[in-house]
Amino acid sequence: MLYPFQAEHSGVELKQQNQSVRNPTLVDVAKLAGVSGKTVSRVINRESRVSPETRARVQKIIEEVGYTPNLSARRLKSRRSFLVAMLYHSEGSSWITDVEHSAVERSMNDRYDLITKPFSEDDSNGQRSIIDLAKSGSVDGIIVTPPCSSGYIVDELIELGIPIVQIEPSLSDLRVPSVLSNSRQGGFDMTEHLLSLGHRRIGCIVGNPQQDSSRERLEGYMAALSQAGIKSESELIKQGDYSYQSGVSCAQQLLKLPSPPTAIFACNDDMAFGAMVAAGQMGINVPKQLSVAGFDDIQMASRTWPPLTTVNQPSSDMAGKAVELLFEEIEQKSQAPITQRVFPAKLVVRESTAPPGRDS
Amino acid sequence: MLYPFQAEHSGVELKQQNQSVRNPTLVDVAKLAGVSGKTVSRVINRESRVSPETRARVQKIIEEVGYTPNLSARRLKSRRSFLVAMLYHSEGSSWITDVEHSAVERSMNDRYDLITKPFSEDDSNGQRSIIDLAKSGSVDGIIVTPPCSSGYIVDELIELGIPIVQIEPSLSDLRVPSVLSNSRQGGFDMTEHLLSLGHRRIGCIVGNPQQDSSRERLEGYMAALSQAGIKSESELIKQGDYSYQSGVSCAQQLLKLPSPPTAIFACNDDMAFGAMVAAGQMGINVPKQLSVAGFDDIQMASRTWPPLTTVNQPSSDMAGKAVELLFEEIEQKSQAPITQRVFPAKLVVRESTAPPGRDS
DNA sequence: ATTGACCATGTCAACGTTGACATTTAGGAA
DNA sequence: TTCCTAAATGTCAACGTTGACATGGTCAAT
Repeated sequence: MLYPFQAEHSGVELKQQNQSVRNPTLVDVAKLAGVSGKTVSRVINRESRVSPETRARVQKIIEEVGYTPNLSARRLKSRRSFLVAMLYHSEGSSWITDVEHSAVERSMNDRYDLITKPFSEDDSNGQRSIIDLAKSGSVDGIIVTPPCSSGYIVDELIELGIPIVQIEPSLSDLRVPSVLSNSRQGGFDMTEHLLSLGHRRIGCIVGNPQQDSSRERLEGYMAALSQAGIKSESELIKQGDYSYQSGVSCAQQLLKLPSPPTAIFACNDDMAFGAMVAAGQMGINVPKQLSVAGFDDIQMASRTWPPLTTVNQPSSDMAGKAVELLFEEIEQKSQAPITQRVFPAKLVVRESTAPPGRDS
Repeated sequence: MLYPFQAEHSGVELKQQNQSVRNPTLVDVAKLAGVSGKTVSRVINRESRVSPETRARVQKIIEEVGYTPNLSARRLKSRRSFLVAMLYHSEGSSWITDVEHSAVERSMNDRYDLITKPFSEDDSNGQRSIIDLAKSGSVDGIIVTPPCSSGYIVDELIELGIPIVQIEPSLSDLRVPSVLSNSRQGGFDMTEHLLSLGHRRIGCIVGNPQQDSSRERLEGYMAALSQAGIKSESELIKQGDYSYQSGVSCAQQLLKLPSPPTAIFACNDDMAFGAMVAAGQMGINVPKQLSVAGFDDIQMASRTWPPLTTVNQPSSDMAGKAVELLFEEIEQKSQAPITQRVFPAKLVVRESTAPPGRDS
């Protein structure tokens, strides 16, 4: 059967088949079904006001000809792109990658696609392209991951009125909905765990100071120490930036101290891995001579030896919630109250921590 | 200054500012510049036939009003989405994640965005959505990563005439352009490295049998053994599937042999990490009692202790080339010859391999 | 019989851009 | 001068869909 929208070919043209046969459009379907285009539109959008018979007939034609709505046209007309963007920092933590994968899957369920946009403080070109993305209507909403939250980019995006959700922003940042985990609690629990193993000199490698999560984790550490009646020593606290490299160098500094710590709590897993490598390079055995703990529970945390004791941030749940919040904003552009959803951070004890060894 | 396209507000309306002020359109810019819309279009598309003065004047207005072209409209009219998709398998190797990040950055340079699409053999729903993606004109091209290459999805996409590039497909697969690395050489070099350390019983954990790369790596292993005059033993070759878990269980099997291997060559890094964990759980020290080697050189390979000896596949170069090939296909839909670009696989010796210990 | 409510469906224009083609203008060759 | 060419710019419709609004028909209540 030859449908009206199919061009006839001579044999010669066959090799160009893909170009000469247009994909069927809504109008083609309408003609075949003997209804108006609008009715087909109603069917594919599952609107209510269509009689069951008409709906069935149209559906049948749609399947027969393999019709797929042209998204560009839909986007243009309805001013919706069915696309959301996720801002990430190329230096950001590996945990974000886990979040990203979950977010992609979650978005797909709602017929959205997700594009990832690298972000960097000093790439004004890239920042410009993010703003353009929002302005040109290419995306319906944006998920901002740390450390992009800081800085003026979020302000500009808010200004534009595009729906935004932040992951792990400042606790006090109530400009847009956000999801975060209880960093303070996590830091506290981890430190308590190390104390309970018998450690008394516990090093702490702090993350990027611009991120609240980092401060919170440190505060949890301090609180646990003081609760145990131990004075925190500033030489045991090193300033990293959440990167693997900073983990290596901070750990080296700690381990070279005259009286080195018997345990190191790194404020994220990337830095914890850095600490493990630093220890390894110095011939220090983890966990026999040094306990190392992280924060995030990235996938690799359980896939090395020794597996890493860390604090789990439920990346999948958090990503899911973030996407959900974003969709809420997109649907009803109304002034729903700004929600901030806090997830529990759960201590996960693996084999990278142990009671302090004798020889340290 | 109040431009014609800006609605005037009373104070009351101010809170709705974002909705009532339309973004300026090409026509708005044209009016302000005193030229036709088409000329503005020419300017933003950097077409040649515009006088420098006109160009400058239009550019100025564009910046003044902060005009951004509406991509949906452009897409609709020009039948280009400026979007490419990358198919990945949720069970796929971590290396793909590295590739993905590079591909995103590379695409951005060409004003394209990249969306990632999870793919699974048994999710016919997801497969359908990929086909729809291609048919609805939502993406201009698709990058297929292993193990999605196998199976009928690629055939269907080819049928649709959408530009495709495959990463690490079958060597013999010349349906579409592809990039791959020299797996056979890599497997050979790695095995030779292990032999040169003095190992004679070398276990091999093979990857997903459906992927040629896996077979090639195994062949390299066999070739190196036979060149060294060593007979390969089937009990030393275990069938994994490129997943971490399979690495753990295959390694366990190898290490429980009456006469276990002194070195294990896993056909990718994920499985190598599995082998390291399996060894760790059995109290076997890597590399003193057991050497472990991988393939891929994922980011984490150099970030654990001991860092993993592996074979580097240049993810960034390969991703870049894949994107480049895809763009070539998109630009000139013509019948350029199908290219298959092979990258060298380079041995990277780290600390997870060492001469065989005495007690094994 | 009249009214109105409600349902199923249709009409038409518009979303913002670009492709095909047309027009204007300047400059040089005949 | 006249004609021709090429550069610079303009006109207009179309891309495929959906929103606003219109129409005709059925049915129950008046």
